Amino acid sequence: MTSAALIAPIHTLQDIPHMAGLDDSPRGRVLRAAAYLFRQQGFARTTVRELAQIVGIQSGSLFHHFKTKDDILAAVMEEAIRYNLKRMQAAVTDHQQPIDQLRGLIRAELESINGDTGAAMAVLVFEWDALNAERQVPLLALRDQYEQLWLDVLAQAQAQGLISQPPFIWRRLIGGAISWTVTWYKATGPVSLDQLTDMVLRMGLDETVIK
Amino acid sequence: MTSAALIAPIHTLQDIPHMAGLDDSPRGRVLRAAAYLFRQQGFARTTVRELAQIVGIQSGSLFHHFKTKDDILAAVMEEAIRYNLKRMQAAVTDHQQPIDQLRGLIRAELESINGDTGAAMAVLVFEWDALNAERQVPLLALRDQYEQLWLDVLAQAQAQGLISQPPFIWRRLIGGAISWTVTWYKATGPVSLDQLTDMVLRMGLDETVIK
DNA sequence: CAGTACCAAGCAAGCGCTTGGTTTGTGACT
DNA sequence: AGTCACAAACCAAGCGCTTGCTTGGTACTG
Repeated sequence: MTSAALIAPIHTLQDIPHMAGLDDSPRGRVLRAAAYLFRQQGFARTTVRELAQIVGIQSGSLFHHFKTKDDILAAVMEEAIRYNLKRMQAAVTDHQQPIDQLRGLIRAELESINGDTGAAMAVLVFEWDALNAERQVPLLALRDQYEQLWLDVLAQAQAQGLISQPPFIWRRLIGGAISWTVTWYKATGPVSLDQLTDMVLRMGLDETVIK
Repeated sequence: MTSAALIAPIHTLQDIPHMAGLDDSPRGRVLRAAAYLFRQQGFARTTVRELAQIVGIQSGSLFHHFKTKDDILAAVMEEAIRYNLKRMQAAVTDHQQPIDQLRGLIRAELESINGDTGAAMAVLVFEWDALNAERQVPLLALRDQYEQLWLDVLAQAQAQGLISQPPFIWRRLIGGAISWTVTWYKATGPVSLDQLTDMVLRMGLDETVIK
């Protein structure tokens, strides 16, 4: 029993779940720890010393990999959105019918928020305003792609009479319900991700006809 | 043209919208400015000097009214939740039928988030984790009261066959959709608060029979 | 004349980041 | 196989600045 262990429960990288899309390079290790810490305690309240300690290097060494602390935040966000954009695209191309594509999108977004990219996605949502306006620009372009995926599928769903509200409003309301699950849903609880997906889908559909 | 005006757009209290429930006492003025700043830039990135400047006093003088910066955050949150708890209770007692009570609750929560307590409500949501665990306890008791209001109405709605999902899940999903409006809804836009209320209500109801 | 509200000045601690130098890993050429 | 060159990765130390908060004293108000 070392004395350091007595003082506080010091986290190491091994205590932090792996995040999809990140390798074991120094950069990947920093981003994994950063996503965890930024989510856990916020960007501003996370110090570079703390981050470095978890990665297992000196705080100054962080700046060999990233120019600034802001760069680390931007990188976490970009990894999150790039990885999940691919996941959403796959959800659409995997099916033919709009209703199946819709279910796929809902399921994929629930996964991205409550699964192995959950921390990074939460950072994307909660720390967005902490990012410089200039640094937001390239990420906004990615986000537009992401949202257009939804709107295209929703336009078809509307044409088929599946939904009655305008796609834009529909997406905002349902997107809110999905994003909010980050505050309460536990995959280990009584409701499975599939069940939750159907609940959200039913909430969005005009008729209660779920294939 | 003073030199100070050239440097930056310095806000004063008059630029900040009034918040319901706060008077013009020194304490009320500090809380109004704090709600605005904490929402605009986050709790951690708001300095006591900045807050004091907007109120029009020295930074040290803040500590004549509040013991710590954390106390200011806790006070903002408590004001927000207390004021809106009353608003929600009124929404329930104003009607007899569960569906009308439900619409009243939705409308009231949309108002609290997008109206004159919007900044404080956003702080309550986004800065919750910035609050000490001990300080969260009394607020959690208030929040439980708040949520119980919903659950009681939802139990009746379920008994009448208005909703098909369990009240707990229903509340989380709809609550997410409502809370999320803080990120996109503008009362000055094409959709009125009444329209938005009906959209949310329809999303939550099994049948599309809106009285 | 007591209490509330405030100012002017500054302290101790913690912050992001820099600096100059050392170790470690990798591929090329003997 | 051995050695050398070089870049990537990292350390130890600390600089300059900002932070929340304290202190001792003053003006205003009923």
